[in-house]
Amino acid sequence: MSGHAAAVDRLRAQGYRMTPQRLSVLDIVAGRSGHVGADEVWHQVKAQHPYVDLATVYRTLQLLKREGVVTEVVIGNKLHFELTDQHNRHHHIVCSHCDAVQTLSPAYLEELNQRLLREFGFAPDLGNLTIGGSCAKCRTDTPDTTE
Amino acid sequence: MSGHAAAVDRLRAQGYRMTPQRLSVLDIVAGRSGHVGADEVWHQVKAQHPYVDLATVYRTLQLLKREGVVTEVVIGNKLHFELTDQHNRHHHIVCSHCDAVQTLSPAYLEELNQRLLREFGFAPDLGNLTIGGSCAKCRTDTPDTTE
DNA sequence: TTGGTTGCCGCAAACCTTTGCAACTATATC
DNA sequence: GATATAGTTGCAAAGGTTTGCGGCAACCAA
Repeated sequence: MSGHAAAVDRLRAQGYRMTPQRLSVLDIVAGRSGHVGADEVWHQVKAQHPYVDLATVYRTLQLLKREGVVTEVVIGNKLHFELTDQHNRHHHIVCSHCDAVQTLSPAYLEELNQRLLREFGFAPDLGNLTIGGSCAKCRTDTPDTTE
Repeated sequence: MSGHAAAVDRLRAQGYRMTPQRLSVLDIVAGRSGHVGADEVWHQVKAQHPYVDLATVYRTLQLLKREGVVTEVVIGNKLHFELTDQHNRHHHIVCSHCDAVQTLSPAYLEELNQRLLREFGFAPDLGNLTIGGSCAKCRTDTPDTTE
């Protein structure tokens, strides 16, 4: 099995019940290289367990996010999720015009992270931060100001 | 009248119709020192124009945001808005536990802004960026890891 | 294995926000 | 001031996400 077996053990050790629903949601997100929309997770879960409710999928995804197993990416008006890979951490920048997603090395936000912690005692959840804006392509297509 | 009269002129010059609904929404956001929830804007608009629909309020707020007149702040699962003050620009950091909001000098994100633009051609919409995380108080109250 | 807790799930409804559409109105033109 | 027209609005519905609740089941203890 893939690298999320450890996560299952850790969750169980924390007292969470690893139900078939939760395992299925985790399997599906983990089986992806990139991010998946919540609705698509649901569809895939239902292929295995037809009775599973969408609310359960959302609850599970939020749980996995809270525990750091999964990372949330806001794309347009939808939530997407991907397995948190400790060996390949990254942030996301998303174009609000074409919804294109690029990843960003943690180095870009490391200093900010330290400063917020040091100066405000604020621990930013940068892993789940999605930075919106206009990508290079959309900026040249629509000659706006530097939005 | 306050400092948003210039904004009205600018919007009109851009071809937008300044309807009573729009003027009312803008007045209310501008009349606040801080941020207002969309629903509260609606309630206050209705005090002046009882027939105004919530959808119109949202549409107007998005328009004002798009034009830079207003800044969006994501607090919990709700959208808040405040008048964009060019002379007192700031970002927002919001505690996801207690919803406390702090402002952040643009200096903190200036370098990131430049790097994204230079290295990716990506123009981040940092004005409307809300950084979530755990504030000092909530972090000491709940002895979690550095979330 | 059996039984008891407690946490989880499905269901349904609520919540916040966005969108399609036909009627309306702010603005420009005459 | 009257008229045309294109942008806006109210309404209603949908979309995506969250939540309350009662029943159910995963896990622990015996």
